[in-house]
Amino acid sequence: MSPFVEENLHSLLSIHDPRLYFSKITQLAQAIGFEYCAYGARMPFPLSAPRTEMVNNYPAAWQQCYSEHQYITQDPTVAHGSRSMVPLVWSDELFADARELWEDARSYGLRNGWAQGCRDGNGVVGMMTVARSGEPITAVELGEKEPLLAYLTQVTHVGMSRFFLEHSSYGQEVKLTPRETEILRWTAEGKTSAEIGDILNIAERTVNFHVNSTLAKLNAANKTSAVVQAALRGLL
DNA sequence: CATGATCGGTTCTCACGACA
DNA sequence: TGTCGTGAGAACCGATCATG
Repeated sequence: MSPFVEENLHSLLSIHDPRLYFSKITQLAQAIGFEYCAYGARMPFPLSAPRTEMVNNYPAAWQQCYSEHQYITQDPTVAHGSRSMVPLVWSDELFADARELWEDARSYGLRNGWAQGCRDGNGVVGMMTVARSGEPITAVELGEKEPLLAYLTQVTHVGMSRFFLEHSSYGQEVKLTPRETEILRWTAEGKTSAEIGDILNIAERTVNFHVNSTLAKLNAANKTSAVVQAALRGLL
């Protein structure tokens, strides 16, 4: 672990205020040459309309512009970050289908940037972006700083998603009994209650009882929802 | 006493096939 | 194409028993 990482890891994890936490992240980003940084997270629930949270230190005018134009729906870095963990450097080619967004960003001083997606066992998908108005990011610089940027992404994701989850019902810990977990696993495999009863050598009613118990714990409307939620929470 | 496991009866929902 | 009947599966309510 580099001195950079070692010096900041413990101090970051002890911070319990989201604003202060992100402020520290921006300081770290600036220390490695990026004046701007942004972090966005998409919560796994509700599946029909996943909640998105964003924090950044971009110019206020650019934040307003981005929001007004709903650029998030066409931002190629967001699309990339939601499906890939591969680092991405901003380029003309990247924004070929979002020229207006690209030109607006540059006009607000966001000229060179680097983004990386990340995800965790809770099903939260995050994306970290660092950017600057100055010189382009060279291959040499990227090679030198990539480990630090990857670390910064992970630390930001762990810390900030924790704050986001604190204020949602999804963030509340759910504990399933071993029997409940076992039955949900078979349910996820498409087995009916009767089939699971045969497999586990218990009555179908008993299987249903445990399924109902998981519905209550997961606040799920039905068995299908319970299985999906349990899977996304990493309980299976 | 709290928790987990087991079981029974009943009702509801929904997919599917038959039929006009 | 729309309606209706049927059956499988799901959901709900209740209870007892074992264990730490």
